[in-house]
Amino acid sequence: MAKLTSLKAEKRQLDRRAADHIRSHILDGIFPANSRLLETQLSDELEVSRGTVRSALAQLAGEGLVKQVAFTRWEVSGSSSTDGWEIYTLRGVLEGLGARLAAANVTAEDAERLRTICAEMLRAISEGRFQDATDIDFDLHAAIIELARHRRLAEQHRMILHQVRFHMVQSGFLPKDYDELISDHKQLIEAVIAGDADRAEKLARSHNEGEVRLLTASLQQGHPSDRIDVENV
Amino acid sequence: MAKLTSLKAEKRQLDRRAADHIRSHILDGIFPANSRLLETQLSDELEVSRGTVRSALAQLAGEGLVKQVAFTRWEVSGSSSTDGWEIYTLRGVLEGLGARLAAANVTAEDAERLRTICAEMLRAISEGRFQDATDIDFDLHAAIIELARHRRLAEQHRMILHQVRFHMVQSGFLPKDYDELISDHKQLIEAVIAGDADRAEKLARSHNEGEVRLLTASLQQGHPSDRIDVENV
DNA sequence: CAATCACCGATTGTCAACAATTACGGTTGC
DNA sequence: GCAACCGTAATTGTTGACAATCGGTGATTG
Repeated sequence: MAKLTSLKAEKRQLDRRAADHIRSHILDGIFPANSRLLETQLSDELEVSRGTVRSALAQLAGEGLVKQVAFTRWEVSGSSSTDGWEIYTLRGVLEGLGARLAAANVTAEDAERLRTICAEMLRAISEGRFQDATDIDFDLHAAIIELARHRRLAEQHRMILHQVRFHMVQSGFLPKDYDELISDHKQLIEAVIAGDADRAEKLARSHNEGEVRLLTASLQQGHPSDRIDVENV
Repeated sequence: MAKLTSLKAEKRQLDRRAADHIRSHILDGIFPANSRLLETQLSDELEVSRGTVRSALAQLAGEGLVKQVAFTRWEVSGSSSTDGWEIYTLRGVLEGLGARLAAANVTAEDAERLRTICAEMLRAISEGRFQDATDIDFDLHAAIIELARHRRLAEQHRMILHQVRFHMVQSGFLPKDYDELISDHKQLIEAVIAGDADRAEKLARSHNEGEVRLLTASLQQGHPSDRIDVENV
């Protein structure tokens, strides 16, 4: 297991910061899917008490990144085709709602902002900085959700994006056609900017449909990606 | 504050049971919106340690029924028009997805089951047992979601239903037209049973639209229902 | 008299010890 | 040889004590 940096600077609550650290390790693939997490080990490495680690793990369990087996173990969530299918179908309707509401609220500055982010993404791709491009992709979707001015939706969306990222890392997913990716996003934000709620929702939902179809197919073949059982030594 | 019954029977984890008790008190209106919750008071009344209560409250915060103000206080969530609008719009898309997927999975036994629940609801209404009818209403929606076979969706839906219930209690909401309510549900489950995914989704989404419209109007009038500030003595 | 500041009680945040439960390996009996 | 049983080590669950923080109260000062 990789070394975690201690957390005693800052002023936020320790358990939140512990959760942030563990979460980023999960999202970076340092703690792989299905790997076991030991409270004592985490508390040693983060230099906080076990209770604090427990609280952090409970948060992450609520976010769907970690599973608890009572009296027995904590482990990083799985990343099977079923999980992927669940994640992308949920993402579809959440972003659909977000796009619909965003279209109803959008202002001129918002429009500018969205176009800027999209341009940044385009530049990142054209310069071959694909990791940056992916980050900006997430930022763009989060920015649209923000326009919806819907706290609960934003919270759900934040969590589902974490899960999307996790699933991408675990499954080694990479976009295959960056031109199409850009075109998708351009269409989406233009629909939002134009205030066309129906079209914005439809585009947001169809944005994930490629993955959903892929994963559905993978499920029907009985793809055995549930069997992964990495141990975390 | 009402007396809570102690929890030392059963075998589930204490924090889960504590969360269940506090949750049901919130949903029953015993802890009203925006009322303060004291860790020591809860731990005394539930006869568990403060740490356990903290864990329970953290869970409920994750479910959106409770808010935490760091280093200062826990309080029951608010129940403003904005909250209601958020809850019902989210519910709409979640149940939309659920109905769509349910329509794709439904079997003959499922159909029977749905019709049975619907009939029970009808009977409850005709016998004037309106509280039971509301419970069965929730059961029916949960049953449809179950058919979607989507763990994450089911979890989100469970939480949003709690929030719906909470909002109904706090706002004193009562269905105004039971005939329409029954008709809505009949149409919905028949669409699901017929496997008509598009129609099922559409009906599930429109099922909440009445409330959404009401709450949107209430918002635009600047209805001051955010101002509620009950104290919990 | 109003504004500011230092104190104090109340409440939440963190910790380390103790209890309960589980999983595993060895032993025993058949 | 195999299955059931039991003891033990490892791990999670729970608790009470201690630390940090906040909000209000009253004294102080301009």
